[in-house]
Amino acid sequence: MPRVKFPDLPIAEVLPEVRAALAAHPLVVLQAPPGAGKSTVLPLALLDQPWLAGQAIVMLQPRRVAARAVAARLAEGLGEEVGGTVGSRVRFEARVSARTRIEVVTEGILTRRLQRDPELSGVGLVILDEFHERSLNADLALALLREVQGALRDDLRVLVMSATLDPALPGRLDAPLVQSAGRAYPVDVQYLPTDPAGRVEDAVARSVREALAAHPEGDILAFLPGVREIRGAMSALADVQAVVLPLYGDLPLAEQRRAILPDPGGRRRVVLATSIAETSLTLAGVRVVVDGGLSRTQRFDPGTGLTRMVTTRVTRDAADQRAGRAGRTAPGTAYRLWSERTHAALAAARPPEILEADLAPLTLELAGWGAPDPAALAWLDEPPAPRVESARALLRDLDALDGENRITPRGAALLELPTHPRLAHLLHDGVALGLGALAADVAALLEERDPLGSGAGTDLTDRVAALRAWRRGERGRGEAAVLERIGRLSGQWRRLLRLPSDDTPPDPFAVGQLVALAYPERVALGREGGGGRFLLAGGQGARLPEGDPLAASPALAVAHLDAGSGEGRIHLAAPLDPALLEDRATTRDTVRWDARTGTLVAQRERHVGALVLEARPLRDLPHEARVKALADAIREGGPHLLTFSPEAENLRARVESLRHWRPEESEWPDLSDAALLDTLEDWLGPHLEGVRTRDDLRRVNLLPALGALLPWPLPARLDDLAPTHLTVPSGSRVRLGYTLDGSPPILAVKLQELFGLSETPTVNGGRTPVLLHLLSPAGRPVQVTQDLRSFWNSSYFEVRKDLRGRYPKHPWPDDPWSHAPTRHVKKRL
DNA sequence: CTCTCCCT
Repeated sequence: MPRVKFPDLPIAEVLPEVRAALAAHPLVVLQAPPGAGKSTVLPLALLDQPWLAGQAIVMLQPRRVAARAVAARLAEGLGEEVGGTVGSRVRFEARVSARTRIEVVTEGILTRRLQRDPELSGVGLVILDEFHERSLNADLALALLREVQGALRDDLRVLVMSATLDPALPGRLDAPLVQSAGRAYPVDVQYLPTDPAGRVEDAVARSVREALAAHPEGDILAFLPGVREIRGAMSALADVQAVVLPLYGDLPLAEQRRAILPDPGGRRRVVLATSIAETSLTLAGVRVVVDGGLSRTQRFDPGTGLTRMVTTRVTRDAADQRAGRAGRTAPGTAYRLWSERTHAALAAARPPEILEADLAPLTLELAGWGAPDPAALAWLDEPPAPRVESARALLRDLDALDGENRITPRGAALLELPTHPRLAHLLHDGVALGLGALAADVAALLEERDPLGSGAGTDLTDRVAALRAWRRGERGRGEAAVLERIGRLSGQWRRLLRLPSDDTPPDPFAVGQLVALAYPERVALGREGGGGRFLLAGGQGARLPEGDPLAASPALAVAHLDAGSGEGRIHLAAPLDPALLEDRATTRDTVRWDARTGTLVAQRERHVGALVLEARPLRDLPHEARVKALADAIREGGPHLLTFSPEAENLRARVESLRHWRPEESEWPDLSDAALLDTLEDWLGPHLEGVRTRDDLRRVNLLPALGALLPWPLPARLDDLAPTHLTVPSGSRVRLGYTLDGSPPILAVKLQELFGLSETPTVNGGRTPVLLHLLSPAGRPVQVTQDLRSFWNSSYFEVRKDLRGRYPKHPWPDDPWSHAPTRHVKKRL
């Protein structure tokens, strides 16, 4: 092996420490800022280590461009070409040989390799680079590697490399930490708060103008959330003395290159970029960064399986990345268009991808690994259970998992295809249907950027036609660089699956059929009234752009849509043969409550998910089905669908009061709102015979239904402990007011009726004094008390002073505790 | 009134 020469890089200083740590520990964390040389030099310096025992090093990179570039730099350090001692491997592209000792791979490659060879034979060290990004695949790789270390390979080493320090990481991994200095020029960070109500593109354009004036040389890089804002800022900067260039992912390759390289004429440049310029692309010659402070990200809703775009504040680590871009070649300046106070309130970092992403690929990988339950592995952050559950539902739909969420033979076949399980399913079944060549084209198109762009309608068939025209060598529609990438990918699928090529115009229904394989829950039927509005089998509504020709199609297979707010927006779809929906349909009897008309609807339906193709009314519906539908309606629409009479409400309150007062007596049934809603079927069900409409439901007498929950001898005991009425000294039977929360029952009575009574009456077997609401002769409350004796002794006399004049016909004796009680005025006495 | 970025 050639001798390695180490340039004067910061990483050289910590090299002995890294070597020692790896000799002693199977897992080591290395923190080194950009420019330290950790990716491009360090692996070479570990090749001769005794613990490696001549085995290979595998280094993970999160992006393909990075994997290729890092491999090139490492090979250069040895004076070799890639494919010798240093190789690289990304999907469909291996540059390795028998001599290769360092393999730089993208993250998914390692997962594939582990699935085929869990012992990772011939590999002594795995390096996870850019681990601070916490990509889903890096988290998965780490979890799998730790399991391999524990169960199969105690000699395997793992080196986790991170540009930023998560101080908790070494502890959580039980791994030693080595820290290195970085190499970067100082960046002067300045905060320039702007009006948060204003448009970010205007604020950025203003700052760019000021920066051009304040800094006589160097290029300016500005960060904006998306294409729309970039266009806005470009038109606001049309007159500046500099070349203004956009930079975003969907930009044609040639234009991306123009934004990355220095101006050939040596003019100053202003590059307006999305977050793509944070890490993925590096620009030469930037001295000033203007950060608008926003970024646009996708939010996945596991409930619907749909995503939508949201614009949010940058995180602090992203803002640091952006600022750092000003100090690559010389000292620089970064302007942040927010205040230092706002900065302190920003989130430190984006949540790890595993907490937010679609987990279908990960869930299938784990099932293939023999871990149907992800919780069995040691994660830094465990994949959230609800997302795992929705991923499982999709994978079962694709027949990739069985009822116990174990991988099926078919799931194992899908895992062999290096793509998302949805597209693997499309390819797998497309081949079986004899549509292999088309499946390869459709799968490639669905995975890559749209070659036509959003102005070109949403029909995927047009994209297939454009791709095939391009392959025939015609100059047709579509961006050549994107078509070339798609064409290459489609060719790779054809080679892998040994499929013929097909350049004839595509059959639109065949395209739709293939899309429906990948997105079974997104087959859609046009809604009544048309207008491009569709209902998806998954139950959501979605709409085509205004005037889209696909609106004429009665059924669609939708590939890409975003959840929008309320109604989704369809970006890419194909017409679907209604006969295919018919084939897929199953029959079900449904009984449901129509909240609009307030009636039970019972019908036999032919349906695909939420799409009802045909419905016939159903005559004799089974009692249980009716009860269930009514119970659901009450739970959904609220208890006001029922009528609790005062007697029924009082019964509930008495029982609930006893449950509060006598928690040790478990025989009292739970009559709280929540419990009654939970058990509607049991207690209300038997009383729903013949109930069909809202009025029927309102007329149901709930008192006997609730009474049935009190078996003998509880009714008698209830009357004893929580009587409905008490007889007061005057002889009146006065109703007691109980409450569900068990406060003392209220006894509202004119105070003259209590003359002669010295103690407060009680319920609950003498344990609970009632709450007396003492009333004036006119029935107005004059005192609330639970202590009648002290009322007679003191407050009574003040009350008497106030009221005697107003009610002269009523008795106001000096000795209320011994006076005769009365309901009447004095004369009647 | 338009969709950030990335991977097998």
